Amino acid sequence: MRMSAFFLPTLKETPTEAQIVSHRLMLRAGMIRQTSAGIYSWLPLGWRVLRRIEQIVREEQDAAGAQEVLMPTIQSADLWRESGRYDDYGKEMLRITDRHEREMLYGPTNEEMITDIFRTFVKSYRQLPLNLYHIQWKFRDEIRPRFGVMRGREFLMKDAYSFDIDAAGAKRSYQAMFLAYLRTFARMGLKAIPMRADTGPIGGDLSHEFIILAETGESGVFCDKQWLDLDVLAEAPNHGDDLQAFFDRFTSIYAATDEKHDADDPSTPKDLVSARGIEVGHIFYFGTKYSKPMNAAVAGPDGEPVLVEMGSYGIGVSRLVAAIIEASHDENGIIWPDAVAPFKVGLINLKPGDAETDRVCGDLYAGLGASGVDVLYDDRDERPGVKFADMDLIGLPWHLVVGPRGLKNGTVELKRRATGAREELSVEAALAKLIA
RNA sequence: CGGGGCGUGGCGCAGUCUGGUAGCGCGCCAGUUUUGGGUACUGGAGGCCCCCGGUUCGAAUCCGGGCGCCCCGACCA
Repeated sequence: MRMSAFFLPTLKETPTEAQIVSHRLMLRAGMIRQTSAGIYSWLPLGWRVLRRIEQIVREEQDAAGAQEVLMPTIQSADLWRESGRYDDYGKEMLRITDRHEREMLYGPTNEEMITDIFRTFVKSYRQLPLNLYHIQWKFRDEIRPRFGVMRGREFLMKDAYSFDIDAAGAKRSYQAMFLAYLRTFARMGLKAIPMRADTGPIGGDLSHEFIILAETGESGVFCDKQWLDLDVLAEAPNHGDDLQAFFDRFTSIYAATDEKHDADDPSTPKDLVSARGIEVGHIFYFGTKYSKPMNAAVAGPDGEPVLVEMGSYGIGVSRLVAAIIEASHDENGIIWPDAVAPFKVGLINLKPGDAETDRVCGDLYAGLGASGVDVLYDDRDERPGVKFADMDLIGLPWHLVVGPRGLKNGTVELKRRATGAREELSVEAALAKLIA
């Protein structure tokens, strides 16, 4: 993409409404545009990142055996009456009336709808286990939306729902999602720590919040120091393996949000890290909470109907965009982890109009593109300072700087955004390094 | 929802107390200049001053009523 043609409305100054760094940077980098409180349009740069994140989530859900569906945003109130949640959910649910005076709602979550789909089509235990997920916009009419897309009212969420014939199966489904979550966040360059969470009326140990440590996090958290150096991907087993040992290991290292933290509990380690955290995922097992009122049962081996055991598993996809920025930025702007970067390389032409510089940039742009490398080519007729500042702001992992001064010696400069490390390379070497 | 604050060109703000033809910086357009970290100069475009009503010869400014947004607290991916 040529920057001269790319719709990238960056801002030099920070809009007053933005308080936290991710919100400020998303506005300044031209990623989003607020349309009303807690509701945002995604501009090209932001949309690219959102899609990258979404795709990682999708791949890890698929790898864990979940199957993607897509349910609507608008739901009928009837389903929610059946589960009893229509009245329980309260004002957070946006209620709508259609032209026939039918009561509808903009879905804040999809347990009822997925359970309805399930009970319609699944009739035998032999069709289990089943895990269905979708990535869809949700609406929760938060009392006070804030922090940009971190706590929006409309947000993109991945929600998965597992169905099993018994509690043991449900536990295996839960463990598979637990693993998928650790892998998902690790792939995005995040350290997400699973923390014991409130299980509600079900009890047991089967609910975890996945928390990213960040100063601007909304919850206070406590965890064992060893979490800080843990390499989850290195220890992660494969799906299909027995996950019990892995699950036991990662749930035994202490981590709790302040609601669940108990400093007086003898099992609480002394060597604790106290920090702030952002919740990016939440998984829980809830048994027959929905299958019972909605009568989602299958025939068991003996032919008798059995209520299915369910769990649900959420990831805040749009929130992750902000969470990643909170975890990865500096005073100059965003630092995208490679896996979610909107472009891999920012190619800076320091002197458009200079024949040699234009030629080399053109070659690099074409060469990278031909190898499938996403490049944002700054071919604008702007001062070098403007280009450097914009490139740092939008945080692409690699900056390839081409100007007459370097070309005199046959070199271009390659800068790593995260470290600031620069090296002078020949054009061919730079190309080879970025394609590798 | 309780408490606080703010709505003035795209962004950041001044002007409001004390009514009198709407201003600054950035950005944008044109030109000159400059050319490796937001260059300088000149000229220009762009505003129902959130909305409705009232007071007044005259309202961004005063009065009444709405709406929107932000911040602090209780809830959440």
